[in-house]
Amino acid sequence: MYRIEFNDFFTSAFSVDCIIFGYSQGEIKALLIKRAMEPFENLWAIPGDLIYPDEDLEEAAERVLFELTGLKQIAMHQSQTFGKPNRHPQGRVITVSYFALIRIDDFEVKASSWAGDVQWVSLKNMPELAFDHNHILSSTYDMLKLKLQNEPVCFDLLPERFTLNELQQLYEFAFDQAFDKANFRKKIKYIPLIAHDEKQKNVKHRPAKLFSFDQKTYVDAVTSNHYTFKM
Amino acid sequence: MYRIEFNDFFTSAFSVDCIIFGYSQGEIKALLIKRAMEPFENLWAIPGDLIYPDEDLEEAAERVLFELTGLKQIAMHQSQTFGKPNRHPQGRVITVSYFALIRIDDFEVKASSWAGDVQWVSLKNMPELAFDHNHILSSTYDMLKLKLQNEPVCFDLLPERFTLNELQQLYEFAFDQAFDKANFRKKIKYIPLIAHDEKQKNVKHRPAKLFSFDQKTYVDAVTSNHYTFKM
DNA sequence: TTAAATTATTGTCCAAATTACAATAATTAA
DNA sequence: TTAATTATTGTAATTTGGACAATAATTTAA
Repeated sequence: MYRIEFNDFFTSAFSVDCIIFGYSQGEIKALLIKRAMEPFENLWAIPGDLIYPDEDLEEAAERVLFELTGLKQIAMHQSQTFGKPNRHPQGRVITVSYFALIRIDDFEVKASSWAGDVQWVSLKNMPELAFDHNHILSSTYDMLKLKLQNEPVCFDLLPERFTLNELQQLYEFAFDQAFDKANFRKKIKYIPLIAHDEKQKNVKHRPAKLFSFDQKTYVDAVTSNHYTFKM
Repeated sequence: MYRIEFNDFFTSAFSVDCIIFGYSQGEIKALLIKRAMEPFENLWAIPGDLIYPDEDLEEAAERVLFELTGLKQIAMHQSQTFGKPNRHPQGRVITVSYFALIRIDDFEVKASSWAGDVQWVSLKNMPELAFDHNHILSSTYDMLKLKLQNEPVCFDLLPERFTLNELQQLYEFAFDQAFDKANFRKKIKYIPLIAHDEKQKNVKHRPAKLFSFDQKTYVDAVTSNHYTFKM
């Protein structure tokens, strides 16, 4: 059996792929870029980049997010790592995928050197993507759905003030099933929300009350060990 | 701003760390090795190895498991990836952690070149480990607990035939809380189990009936879209 | 052989959560 | 002012969950 030298291992690269999820018009969407060069020229892809030698993984994912959206201080969630030897046609590249949840209205997409065309694409209507990105995206979406059930990350997707129906519709989209309105409101009874006097505007019917997530009360409830978010 | 050449990225290594969980005497344990060389000589560590240039991640994790236990065809679960630039004193090493669930009685630990001393260590009583392995282990244990609640992986830890009390005690250990026997049995009512005529042996009291997990019925129930495992 | 001790297994009752569905309230638009 | 539309709240039946009790089966020691 031949012996592999230690240095032979240092022949691979690693990258992060950063799935940016947003929510608008009743649909969860991912921000994708159109590749301007080979391989997979003209196909849509998840934004990503190689990790610098001294850079932490999460830091690299934050950099990719920033370059594309200008947003900082957004929580990054690690999803999974993909490393089939032939997943990248130009060499061995292992990629760690992260996802970020943002409010679509909070920023403007920036063009960047490596991303000429950028677009929000609904998860209901996903085209063929470059590399193994369809696989990465769908695993990461599964992980998002898991978090939606166990942590209050839904409020990172919704506008700061939202109606209870908008909240419900987000879950209906994610889990592809309709819920009873009255029962949905009972279910969220213990989530700390602030009810505002403000109401929905520009709707052709009775406007709904606006709510926001009460982060402070939530943290208190969790740390004083009573409450766990569950959907 | 200086430009980083493409080849500069190929200066890092990847490894897998393979957390092998087992269950015996009412405790969930991890199989650890004692390091025989620097760095961290004489400290306990999670078994792991560098990934070969042409090797798939999961394949590498299976190899580590096999070298230590002789077991093959065990499901590997990816947990998380750890890549702080300074986590390894000898260079940049990003590590992907996997975990395997095995029946402690199904094998004999093998000594291997890199693992002189090998030992099962209870998760209730974990010493200081090498590198960032305490952190890796505790995140991975969290992931195991998540799976215990959503997938029937408990049966990979228990002997093929087990008593309902043994099943209960496994969950009591993992979630560090006692459950009512009668209520626990109601909760598992829909998990497909095969009741055998055989009974517990060598106990000083009324022996409990032995059960085994009915994999086939489980798969049928899931695919015919009725059933989801929940604990 | 028998009774005490121990644990397995099943049952009951009450409270809490879930589900299906209905009723009422508040707006807009005509 | 009224019809249309959606928001919001309520009710009753059903299911689930938790506390606790009762009974069954087996071993061990007297």
